[in-house]
Amino acid sequence: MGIAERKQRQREQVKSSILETAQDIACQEGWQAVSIRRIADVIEYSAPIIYEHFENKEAILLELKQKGFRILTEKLLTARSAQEEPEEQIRALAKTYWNFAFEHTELYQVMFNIGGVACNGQGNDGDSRVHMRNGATVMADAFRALAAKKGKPKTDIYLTLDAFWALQHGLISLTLVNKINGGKERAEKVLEEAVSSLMIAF
Amino acid sequence: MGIAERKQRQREQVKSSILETAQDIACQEGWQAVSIRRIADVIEYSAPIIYEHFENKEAILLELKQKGFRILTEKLLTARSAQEEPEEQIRALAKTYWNFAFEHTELYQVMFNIGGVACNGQGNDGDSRVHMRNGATVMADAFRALAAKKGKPKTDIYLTLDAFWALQHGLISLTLVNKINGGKERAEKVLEEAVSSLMIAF
DNA sequence: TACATTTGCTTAACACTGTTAGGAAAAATA
DNA sequence: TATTTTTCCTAACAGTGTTAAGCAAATGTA
Repeated sequence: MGIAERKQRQREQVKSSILETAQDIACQEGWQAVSIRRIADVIEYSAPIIYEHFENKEAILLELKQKGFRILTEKLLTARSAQEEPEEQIRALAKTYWNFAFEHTELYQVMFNIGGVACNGQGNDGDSRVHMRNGATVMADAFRALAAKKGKPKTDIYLTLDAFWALQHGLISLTLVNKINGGKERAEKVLEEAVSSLMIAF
Repeated sequence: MGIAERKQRQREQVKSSILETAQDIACQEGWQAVSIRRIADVIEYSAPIIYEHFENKEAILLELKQKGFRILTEKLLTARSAQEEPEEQIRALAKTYWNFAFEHTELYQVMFNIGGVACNGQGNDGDSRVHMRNGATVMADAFRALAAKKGKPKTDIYLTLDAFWALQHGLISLTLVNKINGGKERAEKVLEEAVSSLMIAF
């Protein structure tokens, strides 16, 4: 009875094509341009079909948000593995995070509710932090290694970690809304400089 | 002929009531809930009246965005004036910026396109940075004073300034989307700590 | 006072949006 | 072949931003 499997496969293929086109439209024209009917047009189905795969529009965004965090975590993980020294690991993590934000800007936007898209993701408080957990752990380990190398107590690692994350996120956000004098190129320099400062002060 | 003035006054009063209710709705229910018809309902006019005061919905957002930057700059200015030492000035600026973001979250959101609202403000590149100019100058002066006190060359002031701004903005953004373990209280501690690090590394 | 014009404002409409209900056609099962 | 199930679409509802047309009252002019 391979026909049931084929149907299931086709069904899942429709679902992933919905996600794919949503991301495509967002990438090319911004999240403002992503509508159920436009997605339906592209995948050559009628609009209600989408509701057989997603409860509502926000569910689509939520799934792409999770996808974004998954990809980011993977990239951070492999980036860190490629380096030996803690300082180099942290620098590599910063560069990887930065590159992700500009290579997949539409994902980064939905991950952090910037650029006109709002995805509160049903759950209120705790849920939102779960997404960051894995990525934060990768970064935390690098900072722990640096602390060990410096012979520091590891109690206040998370203060520095959050500052590190906030610095990156802030610089990326400001660059995306075009609020940095000198644009992306200079923002990148600001980041490198600030990361160095953060490490020597750590 | 005071009647023409009265009419002009009434007209301007309608305009400011539009801005006021737009901000009110955004404050209470988020920017998603702000619609032309809802504003019209509150001010007890029909919807098209709004287009006699604003070209389109985005023009309303733009005006509130500018209002936000105006208020922020004022607050930064008075906060800095209240302190003598550069270090205290910078710490006061950070606290003021932080308080503004949480006391007028709806304004902060429209200022930086976070939380579902998107306001590109007609102009493309340079326009967006103009808003920050005044606020950045207030901060820059404090850092210049610190540099003078430390006897440092003032060439790389803006690198630290942008990092300072990005750190604050990032921490606020992450806190608003609930991505900081420990919430607002801990985020505030992270900021204080990071600002201190930034100053000693400067 | 009588007519013309401007002003202030509203209703109606257009083209969208997310979402749901009802039913037609095609496929699978008996 | 007949019946049931699956698949999918059209139509509709309530909402969005925005524009056009027009009504009625206030104003200016003869």
